[in-house]
Amino acid sequence: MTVRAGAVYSPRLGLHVHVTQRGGVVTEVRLLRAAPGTSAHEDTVPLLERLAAHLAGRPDDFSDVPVDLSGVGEFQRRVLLELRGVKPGGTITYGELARRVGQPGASRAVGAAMARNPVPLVLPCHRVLPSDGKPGNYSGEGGWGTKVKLLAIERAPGFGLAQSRLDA
DNA sequence: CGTTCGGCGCTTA
DNA sequence: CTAAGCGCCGAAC
Repeated sequence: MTVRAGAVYSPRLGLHVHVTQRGGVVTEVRLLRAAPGTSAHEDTVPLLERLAAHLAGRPDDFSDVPVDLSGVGEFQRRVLLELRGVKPGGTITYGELARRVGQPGASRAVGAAMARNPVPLVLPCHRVLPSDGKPGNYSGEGGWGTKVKLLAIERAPGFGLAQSRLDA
């Protein structure tokens, strides 16, 4: 199976979204500061356009996009797929997500699963928040700052462009 | 309001 | 096998 790659720049995030596909299935999404070395393969363009539209403020839940989770374990796969039930503008806590996959109390393990998400944005790990209302952590480029921007773009409750108040 | 602490399920070393 | 460390949680102070 040949590997196709492409990327698109999001001014709102200040980051490039790199996408890798194998045989029509998305294997990797990465948020990076660096621009790609080569131009986007045409097979990746439809998804890149959808990502760009979403990041420009037109919501897309990507629930129809096939993803490859063969690199992660069974528990983490269940947790990551459960994210498809959390739509743009919505959020969920680590604890609630743990309950949803039948492992109440596994909130920490859920966090570890989020950190290994190979396809952020397509599987919206940025919508998972700690129970105390703070943004929590994010392993993508830019850390929690990127997480907050994503939630602001999606107009999640409590993240509506008022990012100047919660700095530091 | 803030910090500390024990406990948690799962993965990696 | 044990051990440590996580994108955490809830209660207690």
